[in-house]
Amino acid sequence: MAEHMDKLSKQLLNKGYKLTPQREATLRVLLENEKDHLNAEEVYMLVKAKNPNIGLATVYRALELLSGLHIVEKINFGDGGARFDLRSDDQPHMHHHLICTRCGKVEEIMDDWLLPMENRIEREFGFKVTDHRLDFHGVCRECNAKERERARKAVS
Amino acid sequence: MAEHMDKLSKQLLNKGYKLTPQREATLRVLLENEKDHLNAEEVYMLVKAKNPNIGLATVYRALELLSGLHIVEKINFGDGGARFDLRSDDQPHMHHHLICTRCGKVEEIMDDWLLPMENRIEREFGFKVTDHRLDFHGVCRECNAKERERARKAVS
DNA sequence: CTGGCTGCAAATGCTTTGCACTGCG
DNA sequence: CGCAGTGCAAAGCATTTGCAGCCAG
Repeated sequence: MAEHMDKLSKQLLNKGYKLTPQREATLRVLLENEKDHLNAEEVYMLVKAKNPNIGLATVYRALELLSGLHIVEKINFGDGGARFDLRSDDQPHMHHHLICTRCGKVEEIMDDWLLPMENRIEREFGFKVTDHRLDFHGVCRECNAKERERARKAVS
Repeated sequence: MAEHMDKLSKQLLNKGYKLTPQREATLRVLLENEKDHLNAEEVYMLVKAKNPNIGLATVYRALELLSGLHIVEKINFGDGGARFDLRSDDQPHMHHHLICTRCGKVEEIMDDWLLPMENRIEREFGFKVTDHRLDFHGVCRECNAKERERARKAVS
Protein backbone atom coordinates (compact mmCIF):
# COMPACT_ATOMS: atom_id res chain seq x y z
CA MET A 1 0.00 0.00 0.00
CA ALA A 2 2.73 2.41 1.00
CA GLU A 3 4.71 1.37 -2.08
CA HIS A 4 1.64 1.90 -4.17
CA MET A 5 1.36 5.42 -2.84
CA ASP A 6 5.02 5.92 -3.69
CA LYS A 7 4.56 4.81 -7.23
CA LEU A 8 1.56 7.06 -7.72
CA SER A 9 3.45 10.04 -6.35
CA LYS A 10 6.24 9.41 -8.79
CA GLN A 11 3.82 9.29 -11.67
CA LEU A 12 2.69 12.76 -10.69
CA LEU A 13 6.18 14.12 -10.28
CA ASN A 14 7.35 12.66 -13.56
CA LYS A 15 4.67 14.61 -15.38
CA GLY A 16 5.82 17.80 -13.74
CA TYR A 17 3.08 18.11 -11.14
CA LYS A 18 3.69 18.64 -7.48
CA LEU A 19 2.60 16.16 -4.88
CA THR A 20 0.81 18.56 -2.57
CA PRO A 21 -0.74 17.45 0.72
CA GLN A 22 -4.18 17.87 -0.85
CA ARG A 23 -3.35 15.69 -3.81
CA GLU A 24 -1.72 13.14 -1.58
CA ALA A 25 -4.76 13.08 0.68
CA THR A 26 -7.04 12.63 -2.32
CA LEU A 27 -4.94 9.79 -3.64
CA ARG A 28 -4.85 8.17 -0.23
CA VAL A 29 -8.62 8.27 0.09
CA LEU A 30 -9.01 6.68 -3.32
CA LEU A 31 -6.47 4.04 -2.39
CA GLU A 32 -8.18 3.26 0.90
CA ASN A 33 -11.59 2.97 -0.71
CA GLU A 34 -10.57 1.31 -3.89
CA LYS A 35 -13.65 -0.82 -4.08
CA ASP A 36 -16.22 1.85 -3.36
CA HIS A 37 -16.71 3.92 -6.50
CA LEU A 38 -16.81 7.16 -4.56
CA ASN A 39 -18.33 10.26 -6.05
CA ALA A 40 -16.69 13.65 -5.81
CA GLU A 41 -18.65 14.68 -2.74
CA GLU A 42 -17.74 11.49 -0.91
CA VAL A 43 -14.08 11.87 -1.73
CA TYR A 44 -14.31 15.42 -0.49
CA MET A 45 -15.88 14.37 2.82
CA LEU A 46 -13.26 11.71 3.43
CA VAL A 47 -10.39 14.00 2.53
CA LYS A 48 -11.85 16.75 4.68
CA ALA A 49 -11.96 14.41 7.67
CA LYS A 50 -8.16 14.30 7.64
CA ASN A 51 -7.54 17.68 6.15
CA PRO A 52 -10.35 20.03 7.24
CA ASN A 53 -9.12 23.08 5.35
CA ILE A 54 -9.36 21.61 1.91
CA GLY A 55 -11.87 23.03 -0.55
CA LEU A 56 -14.25 21.09 -2.73
CA ALA A 57 -12.85 22.71 -5.86
CA THR A 58 -9.41 21.44 -5.00
CA VAL A 59 -10.68 17.89 -4.80
CA TYR A 60 -12.35 18.34 -8.16
CA ARG A 61 -9.13 19.73 -9.56
CA ALA A 62 -7.12 16.86 -8.13
CA LEU A 63 -9.54 14.29 -9.49
CA GLU A 64 -9.49 15.89 -12.90
CA LEU A 65 -5.71 15.97 -12.89
CA LEU A 66 -5.44 12.34 -11.85
CA SER A 67 -8.02 11.38 -14.36
CA GLY A 68 -6.09 13.14 -17.12
CA LEU A 69 -3.01 11.17 -16.14
CA HIS A 70 -5.05 7.97 -16.21
CA ILE A 71 -4.26 7.36 -12.57
CA VAL A 72 -7.93 7.35 -11.71
CA GLU A 73 -10.83 6.75 -14.01
CA LYS A 74 -13.94 8.85 -14.01
CA ILE A 75 -17.06 6.79 -14.53
CA ASN A 76 -20.59 7.78 -15.06
CA PHE A 77 -23.35 5.42 -14.09
CA GLY A 78 -26.81 6.67 -14.87
CA ASP A 79 -27.22 8.79 -11.73
CA GLY A 80 -26.04 12.36 -12.10
CA GLY A 81 -22.60 12.69 -10.58
CA ALA A 82 -19.40 11.05 -11.74
CA ARG A 83 -17.61 8.43 -9.70
CA PHE A 84 -13.92 7.81 -9.39
CA ASP A 85 -11.89 4.65 -9.34
CA LEU A 86 -8.23 4.16 -8.80
CA ARG A 87 -6.80 2.50 -11.82
CA SER A 88 -4.39 -0.28 -11.07
CA ASP A 89 -1.69 -0.51 -13.68
CA ASP A 90 -1.72 -4.27 -13.84
CA GLN A 91 -5.04 -3.84 -15.59
CA PRO A 92 -4.42 -2.36 -18.98
CA HIS A 93 -8.00 -1.13 -19.26
CA MET A 94 -10.89 -0.19 -17.07
CA HIS A 95 -12.55 -2.97 -15.21
CA HIS A 96 -16.17 -3.73 -15.79
CA HIS A 97 -19.22 -3.38 -13.65
CA LEU A 98 -22.27 -5.34 -12.70
CA ILE A 99 -24.85 -2.78 -11.70
CA CYS A 100 -27.89 -4.07 -9.85
CA THR A 101 -31.01 -2.22 -10.87
CA ARG A 102 -32.79 -3.32 -7.69
CA CYS A 103 -30.39 -2.36 -4.93
CA GLY A 104 -27.92 -0.20 -6.86
CA LYS A 105 -24.92 -2.24 -5.78
CA VAL A 106 -21.93 -2.15 -8.10
CA GLU A 107 -19.74 -5.22 -8.39
CA GLU A 108 -16.51 -5.29 -10.31
CA ILE A 109 -15.42 -7.99 -12.65
CA MET A 110 -12.23 -8.55 -14.47
CA ASP A 111 -11.07 -7.81 -17.90
CA ASP A 112 -9.43 -9.52 -20.82
CA TRP A 113 -12.52 -10.89 -22.48
CA LEU A 114 -12.56 -7.97 -24.84
CA LEU A 115 -9.15 -8.18 -26.41
CA PRO A 116 -10.27 -10.32 -29.33
CA MET A 117 -13.09 -7.88 -29.87
CA GLU A 118 -10.71 -4.96 -29.94
CA ASN A 119 -8.62 -6.66 -32.58
CA ARG A 120 -11.69 -7.26 -34.64
CA ILE A 121 -12.75 -3.62 -34.34
CA GLU A 122 -9.38 -2.47 -35.49
CA ARG A 123 -9.52 -4.78 -38.49
CA GLU A 124 -13.10 -4.10 -39.49
CA PHE A 125 -13.47 -0.41 -38.66
CA GLY A 126 -9.93 0.90 -38.72
CA PHE A 127 -10.61 2.14 -35.22
CA LYS A 128 -7.65 1.90 -32.88
CA VAL A 129 -9.03 1.15 -29.43
CA THR A 130 -7.24 2.72 -26.51
CA ASP A 131 -9.82 2.02 -23.87
CA HIS A 132 -13.17 0.49 -23.29
CA ARG A 133 -15.96 0.53 -20.88
CA LEU A 134 -18.38 -2.28 -20.26
CA ASP A 135 -21.26 -2.26 -17.81
CA PHE A 136 -23.93 -4.84 -17.28
CA HIS A 137 -27.25 -3.88 -15.79
CA GLY A 138 -29.36 -6.52 -14.15
CA VAL A 139 -30.31 -8.15 -10.89
CA CYS A 140 -27.65 -9.33 -8.47
CA ARG A 141 -27.54 -12.66 -6.68
CA GLU A 142 -28.98 -11.27 -3.44
CA CYS A 143 -31.88 -9.47 -5.07
CA ASN A 144 -32.56 -12.54 -7.15
CA ALA A 145 -32.76 -14.59 -3.99
CA LYS A 146 -35.11 -12.10 -2.34
CA GLU A 147 -37.27 -12.14 -5.42
CA ARG A 148 -37.54 -15.92 -5.38
CA GLU A 149 -38.31 -15.81 -1.67
CA ARG A 150 -41.11 -13.35 -2.27
CA ALA A 151 -42.49 -15.46 -5.10
CA ARG A 152 -42.45 -18.51 -2.84
CA LYS A 153 -44.42 -16.73 -0.13
CA ALA A 154 -46.92 -15.40 -2.59
CA VAL A 155 -47.75 -18.95 -3.61
CA SER A 156 -48.11 -20.39 -0.11
CA MET B 1 -41.08 4.55 -40.92
CA ALA B 2 -44.75 5.43 -40.64
CA GLU B 3 -45.44 1.95 -39.29
CA HIS B 4 -42.63 2.38 -36.86
CA MET B 5 -44.24 5.57 -35.60
CA ASP B 6 -47.50 3.67 -35.25
CA LYS B 7 -45.93 0.96 -33.21
CA LEU B 8 -44.25 3.44 -30.92
CA SER B 9 -47.51 5.29 -30.38
CA LYS B 10 -49.20 2.08 -29.41
CA GLN B 11 -46.50 1.31 -26.89
CA LEU B 12 -47.27 4.63 -25.25
CA LEU B 13 -51.02 4.12 -25.27
CA ASN B 14 -50.75 0.61 -23.93
CA LYS B 15 -48.98 1.89 -20.87
CA GLY B 16 -51.72 4.44 -20.28
CA TYR B 17 -49.96 7.51 -21.60
CA LYS B 18 -51.42 9.85 -24.13
CA LEU B 19 -49.83 10.45 -27.48
CA THR B 20 -49.79 14.22 -27.39
CA PRO B 21 -48.56 16.32 -30.31
CA GLN B 22 -45.45 17.18 -28.30
CA ARG B 23 -44.64 13.57 -27.58
CA GLU B 24 -45.30 12.62 -31.15
CA ALA B 25 -43.04 15.41 -32.39
CA THR B 26 -40.30 14.28 -30.02
CA LEU B 27 -40.59 10.70 -31.18
CA ARG B 28 -40.58 11.79 -34.79
CA VAL B 29 -37.40 13.79 -34.32
CA LEU B 30 -35.70 10.83 -32.69
CA LEU B 31 -36.88 8.58 -35.49
CA GLU B 32 -35.64 10.96 -38.18
CA ASN B 33 -32.24 11.34 -36.55
CA GLU B 34 -31.79 7.83 -35.37
CA LYS B 35 -28.08 7.78 -36.04
CA ASP B 36 -27.20 11.09 -34.48
CA HIS B 37 -27.13 10.64 -30.71
CA LEU B 38 -28.89 13.93 -30.11
CA ASN B 39 -28.70 15.62 -26.78
CA ALA B 40 -31.72 17.16 -25.09
CA GLU B 41 -31.04 20.63 -26.42
CA GLU B 42 -30.72 19.36 -29.98
CA VAL B 43 -33.93 17.40 -29.75
CA TYR B 44 -35.56 20.52 -28.39
CA MET B 45 -34.34 22.66 -31.28
CA LEU B 46 -35.53 20.20 -33.87
CA VAL B 47 -38.91 19.75 -32.22
CA LYS B 48 -39.29 23.49 -31.85
CA ALA B 49 -38.69 23.96 -35.57
CA LYS B 50 -41.94 22.13 -36.26
CA ASN B 51 -43.74 23.03 -33.08
CA PRO B 52 -42.56 26.47 -31.95
CA ASN B 53 -44.64 26.65 -28.80
CA ILE B 54 -43.13 23.65 -27.10
CA GLY B 55 -41.12 24.15 -23.93
CA LEU B 56 -37.76 22.64 -23.13
CA ALA B 57 -39.14 21.06 -19.98
CA THR B 58 -41.74 19.22 -22.01
CA VAL B 59 -39.06 17.70 -24.19
CA TYR B 60 -37.18 16.62 -21.10
CA ARG B 61 -40.35 15.13 -19.69
CA ALA B 62 -41.07 13.31 -22.93
CA LEU B 63 -37.55 11.95 -23.13
CA GLU B 64 -37.69 10.79 -19.55
CA LEU B 65 -41.02 9.11 -20.14
CA LEU B 66 -39.81 7.36 -23.27
CA SER B 67 -36.64 6.35 -21.56
CA GLY B 68 -38.61 4.84 -18.68
CA LEU B 69 -40.59 2.81 -21.19
CA HIS B 70 -37.34 1.69 -22.84
CA ILE B 71 -38.44 3.24 -26.09
CA VAL B 72 -35.39 5.46 -26.10
CA GLU B 73 -32.16 4.95 -24.26
CA LYS B 74 -30.43 7.69 -22.39
CA ILE B 75 -26.68 7.49 -22.79
CA ASN B 76 -23.95 9.38 -21.14
CA PHE B 77 -20.64 9.78 -22.88
CA GLY B 78 -18.03 11.62 -20.88
CA ASP B 79 -19.19 15.12 -21.82
CA GLY B 80 -21.79 16.58 -19.49
CA GLY B 81 -25.22 16.20 -21.04
CA ALA B 82 -27.08 13.00 -21.76
CA ARG B 83 -27.83 11.83 -25.27
CA PHE B 84 -30.80 9.96 -26.53
CA ASP B 85 -31.15 7.07 -28.93
CA LEU B 86 -34.22 5.45 -30.27
CA ARG B 87 -34.14 1.84 -29.32
CA SER B 88 -35.13 -0.51 -32.07
CA ASP B 89 -36.82 -3.58 -30.72
CA ASP B 90 -35.07 -5.95 -33.08
CA GLN B 91 -32.00 -5.28 -31.00
CA PRO B 92 -32.54 -6.89 -27.65
CA HIS B 93 -29.91 -4.69 -26.05
CA MET B 94 -28.27 -1.36 -26.51
CA HIS B 95 -25.90 -1.10 -29.39
CA HIS B 96 -22.29 -0.24 -28.80
CA HIS B 97 -20.21 2.78 -29.58
CA LEU B 98 -16.83 3.61 -30.98
CA ILE B 99 -15.98 7.02 -29.57
CA CYS B 100 -13.10 8.84 -31.20
CA THR B 101 -11.07 10.77 -28.66
CA ARG B 102 -9.62 13.01 -31.37
CA CYS B 103 -12.66 14.26 -33.26
CA GLY B 104 -15.46 13.17 -30.92
CA LYS B 105 -17.30 11.22 -33.58
CA VAL B 106 -19.48 8.37 -32.38
CA GLU B 107 -19.89 5.31 -34.56
CA GLU B 108 -22.29 2.52 -33.78
CA ILE B 109 -21.54 -1.12 -34.02
CA MET B 110 -23.72 -4.09 -33.60
CA ASP B 111 -24.43 -6.39 -30.81
CA ASP B 112 -24.49 -10.08 -30.05
CA TRP B 113 -20.86 -10.56 -29.21
CA LEU B 114 -21.71 -10.33 -25.57
CA LEU B 115 -24.26 -13.06 -25.19
CA PRO B 116 -21.74 -15.72 -24.21
CA MET B 117 -20.35 -13.29 -21.71
CA GLU B 118 -23.76 -12.70 -20.20
CA ASN B 119 -24.25 -16.39 -19.74
CA ARG B 120 -20.93 -16.68 -18.04
CA ILE B 121 -21.76 -13.79 -15.71
CA GLU B 122 -25.00 -15.43 -14.72
CA ARG B 123 -23.24 -18.68 -13.97
CA GLU B 124 -20.28 -17.23 -12.13
CA PHE B 125 -21.83 -14.32 -10.28
CA GLY B 126 -25.50 -15.23 -10.04
CA PHE B 127 -26.16 -11.89 -11.70
CA LYS B 128 -29.04 -11.89 -14.15
CA VAL B 129 -28.16 -9.45 -16.92
CA THR B 130 -30.98 -7.45 -18.40
CA ASP B 131 -28.93 -4.95 -20.31
CA HIS B 132 -25.43 -3.93 -21.09
CA ARG B 133 -23.48 -1.03 -22.33
CA LEU B 134 -20.21 -1.21 -24.16
CA ASP B 135 -18.18 1.72 -25.40
CA PHE B 136 -14.77 1.73 -26.97
CA HIS B 137 -12.62 4.84 -26.82
CA GLY B 138 -9.88 5.29 -29.33
CA VAL B 139 -8.91 6.86 -32.62
CA CYS B 140 -11.11 6.48 -35.66
CA ARG B 141 -9.98 5.60 -39.17
CA GLU B 142 -10.01 9.21 -40.39
CA CYS B 143 -8.05 10.60 -37.46
CA ASN B 144 -5.63 7.72 -37.79
CA ALA B 145 -5.08 8.64 -41.41
CA LYS B 146 -4.55 12.30 -40.56
CA GLU B 147 -2.09 11.31 -37.89
CA ARG B 148 -0.08 9.17 -40.29
CA GLU B 149 -0.14 11.98 -42.83
CA ARG B 150 1.21 14.40 -40.29
CA ALA B 151 3.94 11.96 -39.26
CA ARG B 152 4.94 11.51 -42.90
CA LYS B 153 5.27 15.27 -43.40
CA ALA B 154 7.27 15.67 -40.24
CA VAL B 155 9.84 13.22 -41.58
CA SER B 156 10.18 14.74 -45.03
C1' DC C 1 9.72 37.16 -7.48
C1' DT C 2 7.48 33.75 -10.30
C1' DG C 3 4.45 30.19 -11.19
C1' DG C 4 1.98 26.38 -9.43
C1' DC C 5 -1.45 25.46 -6.18
C1' DT C 6 -5.12 26.61 -3.04
C1' DG C 7 -9.67 28.21 -0.80
C1' DC C 8 -13.60 30.66 -1.30
C1' DA C 9 -17.42 32.38 -3.63
C1' DA C 10 -19.65 33.17 -7.73
C1' DA C 11 -20.84 31.43 -12.13
C1' DT C 12 -22.15 27.84 -15.35
C1' DG C 13 -24.85 24.40 -17.65
C1' DC C 14 -27.88 20.60 -17.70
C1' DT C 15 -31.95 19.04 -15.76
C1' DT C 16 -35.97 19.09 -12.62
C1' DT C 17 -39.74 21.21 -10.19
C1' DG C 18 -43.63 24.37 -8.85
C1' DC C 19 -47.49 26.32 -10.42
C1' DA C 20 -51.18 28.04 -12.91
C1' DC C 21 -53.54 26.89 -17.08
C1' DT C 22 -55.70 24.06 -20.68
C1' DG C 23 -58.33 20.58 -22.94
C1' DC C 24 -60.23 15.95 -23.08
C1' DG C 25 -63.23 12.54 -21.10
C1' DC D 1 -65.38 18.34 -12.42
C1' DG D 2 -60.86 15.64 -12.48
C1' DC D 3 -56.66 14.85 -14.14
C1' DA D 4 -52.92 14.20 -17.41
C1' DG D 5 -50.21 17.12 -19.91
C1' DT D 6 -48.17 21.70 -20.83
C1' DG D 7 -45.32 26.23 -20.81
C1' DC D 8 -42.84 29.24 -18.26
C1' DA D 9 -39.87 30.66 -14.77
C1' DA D 10 -37.47 29.43 -10.83
C1' DA D 11 -34.88 26.13 -8.36
C1' DG D 12 -31.42 22.37 -7.92
C1' DC D 13 -27.27 20.07 -8.35
C1' DA D 14 -22.67 18.73 -9.88
C1' DT D 15 -18.96 20.88 -11.64
C1' DT D 16 -16.00 24.83 -13.19
C1' DT D 17 -13.99 29.28 -13.03
C1' DG D 18 -12.21 33.88 -11.31
C1' DC D 19 -9.42 35.74 -8.25
C1' DA D 20 -6.56 37.02 -4.42
C1' DG D 21 -3.37 34.89 -1.37
C1' DC D 22 0.33 31.59 -0.34
C1' DC D 23 4.42 28.94 -0.56
C1' DA D 24 8.53 26.55 -2.54
C1' DG D 25 12.30 27.12 -5.59
